[in-house]
Amino acid sequence: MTTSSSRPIARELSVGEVAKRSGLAISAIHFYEAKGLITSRRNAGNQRRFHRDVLRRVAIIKVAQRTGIPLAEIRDALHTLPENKSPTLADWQRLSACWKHKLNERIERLSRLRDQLDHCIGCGCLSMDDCPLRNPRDTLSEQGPGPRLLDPD
Amino acid sequence: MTTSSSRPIARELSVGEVAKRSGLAISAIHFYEAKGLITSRRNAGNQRRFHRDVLRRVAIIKVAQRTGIPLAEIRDALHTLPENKSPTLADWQRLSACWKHKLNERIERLSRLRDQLDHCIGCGCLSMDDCPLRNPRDTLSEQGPGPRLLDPD
DNA sequence: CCTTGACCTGAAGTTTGGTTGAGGTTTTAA
DNA sequence: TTAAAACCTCAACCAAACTTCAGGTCAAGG
Repeated sequence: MTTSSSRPIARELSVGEVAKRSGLAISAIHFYEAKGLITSRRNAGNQRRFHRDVLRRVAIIKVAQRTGIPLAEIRDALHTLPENKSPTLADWQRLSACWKHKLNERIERLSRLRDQLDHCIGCGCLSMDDCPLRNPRDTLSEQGPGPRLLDPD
Repeated sequence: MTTSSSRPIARELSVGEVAKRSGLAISAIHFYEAKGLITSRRNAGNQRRFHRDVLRRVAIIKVAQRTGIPLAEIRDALHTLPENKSPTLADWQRLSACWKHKLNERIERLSRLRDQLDHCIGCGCLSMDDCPLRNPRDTLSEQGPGPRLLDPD
């Protein structure tokens, strides 16, 4: 044995340990807990003690974030997982399928934009009022409400 | 008086007119001017008067924003355009080609993520320490001087 | 025992891309 | 002429996702 002859298996983790193993900053871990994405119990001295599952949850959070899902939504998704136990394969498949769908939508939106850009690079479209880039009926979910646009010259 | 016939060609535009024609809020126009993305002159009463080109520039700004380019970068790009005259086709091609490149990179990053997600939906990867989604690099904690996940996005 | 180092809390600061509001001036149309 | 509509500035605020800081507690080692 290297270190731990008497170390209990599946020890709980301090916040510093979670930080080191997950790559998150301690402040981010606090933040996620405050936002309800992860939980901890407290020891006698009021220090956080995390179940090891927190590492898996953090991994899920990071994946979801990379797909562009906001934390509030990730939190809601995590709340559908069984409490205090590891997510099952089925849990993970459910979440990841949903996120994959959103990711696909995002990719498709960007791809459409790219195609338009492609088209318009050639034609110098921006000088024309009917350019599809200038009048994006289509792509408004990426950002902003912007419900105007038309206006005869 | 009845508007249509004697209107001077290429009149300058008030901020309200720019707002109506561009679909931006007046506050956003002020904001863009403060950030150096557009310019205006002032009339005798200190009101903004915009060259009509501002509409084309705003169109460019909106396209760039949709590709995910931050305003500061858009501002820098716009500063490479000829001042006080309309961007030429060549100008537009230069900018849009650059932005298209970035857009492509973004799409590719997201596509790679999707492929990983695809792969990992099947295998329940997140329970394994060597999952590519979970982190190509960190896994065994112990000392990651560069605790970054794959690619940032 | 005593000193670090790890941890605690709550508040405030950061960045991006704006919006909202107060208080005052200018333009316009009746 | 006069009232409304449009405009002005500056400051404060919003949301997301965190970080930093101040001031205090807890735990571990020499």
